[in-house]
Amino acid sequence: MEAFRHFLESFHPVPAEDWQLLSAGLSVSPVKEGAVLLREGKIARELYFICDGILRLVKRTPEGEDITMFFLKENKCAVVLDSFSQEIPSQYSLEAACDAMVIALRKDYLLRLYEEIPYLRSLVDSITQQGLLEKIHTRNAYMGLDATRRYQHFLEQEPDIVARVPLSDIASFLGITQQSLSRIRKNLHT
Amino acid sequence: MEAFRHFLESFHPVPAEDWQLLSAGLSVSPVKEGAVLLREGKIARELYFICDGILRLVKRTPEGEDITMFFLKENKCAVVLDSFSQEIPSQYSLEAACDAMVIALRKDYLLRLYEEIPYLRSLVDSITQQGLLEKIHTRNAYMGLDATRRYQHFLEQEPDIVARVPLSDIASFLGITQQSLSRIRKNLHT
DNA sequence: GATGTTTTTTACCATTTGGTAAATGGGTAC
DNA sequence: GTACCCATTTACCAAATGGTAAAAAACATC
Repeated sequence: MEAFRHFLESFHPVPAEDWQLLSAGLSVSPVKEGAVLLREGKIARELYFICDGILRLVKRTPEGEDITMFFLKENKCAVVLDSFSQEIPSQYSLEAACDAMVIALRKDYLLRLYEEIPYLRSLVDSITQQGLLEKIHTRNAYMGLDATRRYQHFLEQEPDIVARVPLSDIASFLGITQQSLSRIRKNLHT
Repeated sequence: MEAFRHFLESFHPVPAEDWQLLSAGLSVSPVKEGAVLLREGKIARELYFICDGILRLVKRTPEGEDITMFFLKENKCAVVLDSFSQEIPSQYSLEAACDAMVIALRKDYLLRLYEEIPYLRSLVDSITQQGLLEKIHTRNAYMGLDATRRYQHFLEQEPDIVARVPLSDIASFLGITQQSLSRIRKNLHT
């Protein structure tokens, strides 16, 4: 819970009384690897803060294959923004890529808080905008690279993710099969 | 100019007096294909509204190759958000993918307008947030597809762009060489 | 209309990647 | 420990893609 407060305060100071109000609406829960926080097609009614672990944003292809769109790590917020704000069905699932601990904040509670805490709306907007910018930069960084360089870049940027989540998740994030990723790893070790 | 006003009003009504204030700071200019509105490494000091034509957000690789990150069409705003808001060097260039007509709004003028028009800040935030969401959706839609399907999807989504910008720009957007794109087109016509 | 420039297509072959399937390895439950 | 399950690696071959270069087409200029 303290980590979440620090995260919020990196955007805007949160006095004790506001924090009391806010924290009363939070629920902390452990999630097992593979557990689904939001299922594709459902409407996102909660915003998450990741205390520990890694989540992944997943899209299922028509062929029934799961593609990892993004990884989300501890000390970041995770929310399927368009579903959450416009209340439309989510095009993605939000799953735990490894065992994790998350804080959930329900949208209805957040809306009530907006009435009481005037700066909260723009604080949340800043969080989501930063999240979107990070996603775009992440994706852009891989454009124009071949599979080997994409993996090398991922290794540099997210060495801990490589160690903590299944390789198949990483392969789908990099846009290759897990066999190709395995082969790339073998060649790099040479 | 009217198109820009309509665009703004799709987010929030803009009374005549506010529009007068705002439009006094706008400059409309034609841009030739290939012209650079913002060069990689510079700080974005203007926000653009595209009246006509197509811009592209470009990143130069270490090998000196230009990669198209996104296309931006008429009736959309174009701004390199992190450079514009944080005043840091842009990682991308903004160029005209074909002859175009754009409206420029300088940041210093916008900041002054924020003082006079209270809802303008959140209006601009909404515009940029929508822009980011569109970029992410665009990119996500191509994940997990092979080159042929990526091109087919692009054809469906943006038939006019295919007709109006050089194929090499589209190939770099799709993550393939222009030779591969040409071959894919040939196979599809069969 | 002829010339030169740029864009697009085509062809060739080397390399990379995908698909299928089997072997290996690591972990868990009993 | 043994059996089982799942993740990862490996192997094989087919298919897709990249690199280089040249030809064809489109476009602009004079």
